[in-house]
Formats: sequence, C-alpha cells, structure tokens
Amino acid sequence: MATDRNGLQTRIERMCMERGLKMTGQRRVIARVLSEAHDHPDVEELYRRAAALDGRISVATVYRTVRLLEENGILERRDFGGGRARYEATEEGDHYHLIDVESGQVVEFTHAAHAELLRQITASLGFELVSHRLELFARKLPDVAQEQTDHTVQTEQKGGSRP
Amino acid sequence: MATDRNGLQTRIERMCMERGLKMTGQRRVIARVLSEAHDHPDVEELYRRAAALDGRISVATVYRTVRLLEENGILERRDFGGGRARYEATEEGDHYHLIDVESGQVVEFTHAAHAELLRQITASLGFELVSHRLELFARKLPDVAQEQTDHTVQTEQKGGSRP
DNA sequence: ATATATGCAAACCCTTTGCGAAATT
DNA sequence: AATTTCGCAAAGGGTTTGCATATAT
Repeated sequence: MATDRNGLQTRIERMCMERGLKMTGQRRVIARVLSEAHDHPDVEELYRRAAALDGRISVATVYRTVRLLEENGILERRDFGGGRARYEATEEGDHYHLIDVESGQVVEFTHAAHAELLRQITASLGFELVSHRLELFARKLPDVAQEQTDHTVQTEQKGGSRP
Repeated sequence: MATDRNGLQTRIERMCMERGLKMTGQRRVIARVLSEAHDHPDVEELYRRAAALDGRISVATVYRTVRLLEENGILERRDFGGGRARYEATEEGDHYHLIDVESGQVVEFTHAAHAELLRQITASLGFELVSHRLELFARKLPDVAQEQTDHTVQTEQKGGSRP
C-alpha cells in the first residue's frame, strides 16, 4: 500500500487514493511537495521542489498532476496576476488573498460574512452563485500597531505580480 | 485637430489627446470601437471590429494600443477566465461582473458598500488597498419575479469561460 | 526633421499533447 | 497482462517584440 520512503502518507496522497487515483512515484513526490507547501507555488516552483526530492520528474508530469488534482477537488488553482497559475491545497475554511503589490507577498484572510453577502447579491440578480474570485492588491502601511480583528492572517514570501 | 470621418471625437479619443498621446489613424479607429463597445471584448474581437472599419490595422497594433490605453488609465483589463484578456473603458462608477458559467453572459452590477468593506479589511491587515478584483461565477435561476435592488443590471451576450 | 507608431513575422511564455517506453493495478 | 502514466520534444494559444517603413507632431 502506497507509502512514501518514510512509511508515511501525506494528506494529499491519502486523498488521491480515496479517489482511486493511480499512485505513481512522481505523484507521491508531488503530493508530498504540495502537502508541505504553505504558500502558493506555481508549476515551475512545484517542479523545482519535486525535482529536488526525486530528479526523475518532468515539468509535463507536474502540469498533468496539478490538473488531475484540480479536477478532483484536491487542489485549487489561483491567479494572482503575472501570467502563471498558482496552486494551493483545498482547505476547509474559505479564505481570500491579499497580494502586496510591491513584494508579491501573499496574505490570507478570512471573512465569514463575505460569502453570504455575495450569495445574496447573486440571488438578487436572478442567479445562483457557483464560485467567486476575490483578490485584494494592496501596499503595506507604515507599521502602526494594529488591532486584531477576526481576520486570520498568514504571511508568505513569494514572487511579484501585478493586478 | 483630430476628428474622425464624421468630424466627431469619441470620448476615448478625447482622453487620449488630453494625455498627449499621438493620434494615429489606427488609434482613432480603435478608440471609436472601444467607445462604442458596451460589452467586454477581447483583443481578437477588437481587432475584428477595428478591421471592419479600416482594414489597415494589425493585431499587433491592437495589442499595443490596448496596453497603452490601460497604462494611461483609459481602459481596464479584465480576466473572466478563458485565457484571454478582455477590455472595457474605465468608468466612473465602480462595478463588478457576474459571469454566467453556462452562457458566458456577463452581468454588471454595483455594490456601493463593497469597496468600503474591502478597504476596511485591507486596513485591518495593515495594508492600503490599491485595487481589487471580484468576479462572481453563477448559474441562471428559473425566472422567478425578482425584487429590484440597488444593483444596476446590464446584460451582455458574450463567449464562454470557466472559473 | 525627429521621434514615435505600424506591419509583419518571428519570438516568447505558459501550458498541452503525441508518441514510444515505463510503471501501476 | 492490461491500462494508465511518464519523459521528451514538438505544438498550441495568447501576447510581445525587432526591424524597416510609414506617420504624427
């Protein structure tokens, strides 16, 4: 039964097997990279990390795997501007992204009321909300002590982009 | 002084001249096409419409012009999914887009409170909002009589796409 | 007259794909 | 053993660009 070289299954590998996906060595490595990623890597970066673990992986396979996982609801594709798609594991809690226009840093935040608000707007237009996209492009303010709100803050160091 | 064949300046042509942009024949045609467009055409569509008016226009010029106008705040680039950028003239009133996932139809709506809400969220994260992106992907509901809200509704027939 | 814009076609970038070889169930 | 996946390199689709020519100011 598929386990990695440490005898441990990553969360994403488990999800793959639950869906009956064939687990090849490459997929296991990519699954591990994704499970350990706490940022929003693009394909090239995933490839770099995967290749560092295994070497026998091609970019084509990363593209194919990423697509497969997205189709299976395991991964989510994001577009933060900049031409390339970026990926993150599907999480339970909906969250949004703020992109620092200067550094490219991505900050995740939640806003529980938002989804409901969008659902209402959609309904008032005679539609049923299927999905939505919300990205904030912002610039860091001089560091004034901030009050803590209900927003979850999570910081990430990553490449630049423009709206 | 630059006028089109009818002796009339389009709104966008006027904006170009205000910004001191050199007005070539091609730009005038593209400006006219954009001024008359009430939808969100992609470059290929703009090219088609421009070529219908003039013929001596290349796609490269449309790309260059569209980029120039965007850099000058005259045009706004949109991404409704589907790989190609789509454009619309910069308007005073901020509005958002709902894309019908089945027909590709784009519905514009306004939501005054939204921008302010996003500004607050951004501030609470220690940032200053520069710009934002919000798109709703939705499916048309069976036609129940809808109450009219403050949302401005404007309908458009246009090519498909997927979130 | 000078600087800028255009057309054309080649180049680019990210992503997808055809094919024979390799690996999984 | 049958089927799916992989690696490679070539192809695709949207967008950009180098260069010689044409055009606006």
